[in-house]
Amino acid sequence: MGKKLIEVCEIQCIHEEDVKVAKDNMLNDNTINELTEFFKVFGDATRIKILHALFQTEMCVCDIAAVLEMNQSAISHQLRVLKSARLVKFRREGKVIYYSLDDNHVIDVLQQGLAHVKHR
Amino acid sequence: MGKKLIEVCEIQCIHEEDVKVAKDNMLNDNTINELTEFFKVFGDATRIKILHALFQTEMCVCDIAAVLEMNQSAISHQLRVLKSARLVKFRREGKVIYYSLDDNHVIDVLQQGLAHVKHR
DNA sequence: TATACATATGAATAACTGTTCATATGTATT
DNA sequence: AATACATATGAACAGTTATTCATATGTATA
Repeated sequence: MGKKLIEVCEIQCIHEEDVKVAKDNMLNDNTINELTEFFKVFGDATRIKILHALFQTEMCVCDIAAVLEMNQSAISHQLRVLKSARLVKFRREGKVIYYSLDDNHVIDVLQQGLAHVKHR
Repeated sequence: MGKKLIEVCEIQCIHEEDVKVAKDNMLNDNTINELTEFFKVFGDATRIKILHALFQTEMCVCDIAAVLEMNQSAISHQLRVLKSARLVKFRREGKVIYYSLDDNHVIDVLQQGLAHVKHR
């Protein structure tokens, strides 16, 4: 009989009512995932730089690469991420593809982030 | 003399003026880093859930673990991230530590993200 | 001061992500 | 058709990150 008790449930301290309310109000999985995917896109320096550059004018891939001083492939990969998050759109003109911001929220979100950063 | 030319610069297509302007207006590295760190915090489902839960009421670690149905350690680790990003604050009451939202921006940012997600 | 409980933390691991390299695709020009 | 250029893409690799497990710390209570 030297055995320890079987662990039934590690959680002991619970404010039942609060937990219940919070659980009931939980965002559904889809919303959570879309939300985190949305923010993830902003959580990378390269992508922020691209968005910020496009905030000023549309640009082709080469231009963006030149601005960020990174190679074309890296930019292209990141543009794909931004594209599938619908944050940028593009138009073709001959060989050149011009990218620009797709969504008005982008600017707001960036600006809000900047405000946050600067207030500290 | 069968050698290829030495690669001088891979970038060929440049709209010089646009690139110059964008380069001049680039955010400085510090701002970029703080900004991406800020957004990175929102780019994780667990942390979003925690923030959303705390949006309703302050809660202790155990409560949060119960709400998210995750173990205490995982929550604790994520609370550390949120704490160092100054998105949550805490107060001690005996053994129990209550966490709550620290920053008004948090709610705004979350709400904006939600608005974005729902408009698609 | 011994025990129980709430929380924190370090190490290990598995999964994910960004960049690079090589190469493919698509478009214009000769 | 052949060439050049702008962009895209797949594979590989390195670095990062979230979770788990085991354990430590801190606080109350018997």
